[in-house]
Amino acid sequence: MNNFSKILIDWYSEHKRELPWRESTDPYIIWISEIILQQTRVVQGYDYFMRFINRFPDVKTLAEAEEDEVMKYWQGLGYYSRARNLHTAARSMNGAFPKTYPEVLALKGVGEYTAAAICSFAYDMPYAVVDGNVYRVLSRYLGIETPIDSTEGKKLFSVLAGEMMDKSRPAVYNQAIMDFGALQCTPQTPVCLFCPLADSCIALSKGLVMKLPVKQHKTKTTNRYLNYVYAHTNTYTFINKRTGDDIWKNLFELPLIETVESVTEEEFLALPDFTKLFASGETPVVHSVCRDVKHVLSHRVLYANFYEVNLPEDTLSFSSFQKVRTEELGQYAVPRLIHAFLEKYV
DNA sequence: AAGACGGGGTG
DNA sequence: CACCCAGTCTT
Repeated sequence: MNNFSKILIDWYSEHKRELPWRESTDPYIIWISEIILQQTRVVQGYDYFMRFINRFPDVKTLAEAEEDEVMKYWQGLGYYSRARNLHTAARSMNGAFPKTYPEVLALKGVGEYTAAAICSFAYDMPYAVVDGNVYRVLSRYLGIETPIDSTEGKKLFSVLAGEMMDKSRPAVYNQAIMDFGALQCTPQTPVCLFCPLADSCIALSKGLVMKLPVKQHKTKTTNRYLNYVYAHTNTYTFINKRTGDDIWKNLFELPLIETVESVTEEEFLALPDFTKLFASGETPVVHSVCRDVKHVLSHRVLYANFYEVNLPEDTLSFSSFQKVRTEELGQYAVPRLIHAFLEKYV
């Protein structure tokens, strides 16, 4: 075993985090935890994992569930394609989790990182994980300035990760390097003063720690303007399921009119897309509930306005939307933005 | 090769 | 505000 992996594993034995999915070698448990943890911090995903496993303890249970319920268990976590893919993958398994790397990799929503994680943690196969932590630890330790989001960089780090791995203990090694990245070799203020790898870290000796890893990516954000209509009777509320390739696919929301620019209340009330929601003869009685609610996504900034429309019990308006009992709204998976509105005003 | 996809934490 | 998080899929 090389010195790098020995130091890492020694460090891990003293500093490892106790996490429920580490108590198991059930590939299903590992799989769920890994999907939840994609682009998601442990503290953020922890409760979701516990709830999810409690409701869907095995492949069969998940495969037999309705997608809408799976989405509900994912509500608020973000990157909802993970939940859809999870469900699709469960149904593709025929009751048994696949046992080879190529089969695991072929699962919907499972890429190279997750396949390596599952196969090493569950089966102790020698596949090196390459996640954000590994990019950071290796780029610093080896002093590599190749951008990690370039094709060349991805290939290079994949090779290096395999070379640095202790192939006699892939499961422990993979956990060790990721915990090391998460707790010691952190993005902002790494603990270089007390680092067990300080003697041989290239970035530290060259003063490159804060410059690594290099990313060439620059994401530009754009604005979107959402006008929601909380249309309801005394007992029912109108909702809509988002379909199509856009944010929040397969989640529910209130009737929405999106505009290219921000619109005032007067402008909104005159919008044909709004007025046409009302059956002829029914006069819109609308009041603005809240405006310019800012909701930030990673590459979008959403500005939302909410309008309330009170309708008679036998209304013919909003006929293109789903009419659900207001007290049953809670069983529908909704985006954070909608959930916050519902909590506050409904 | 570049974007899209959520939401939250950190400095 | 900028960057990052146990990444993957689509164009």
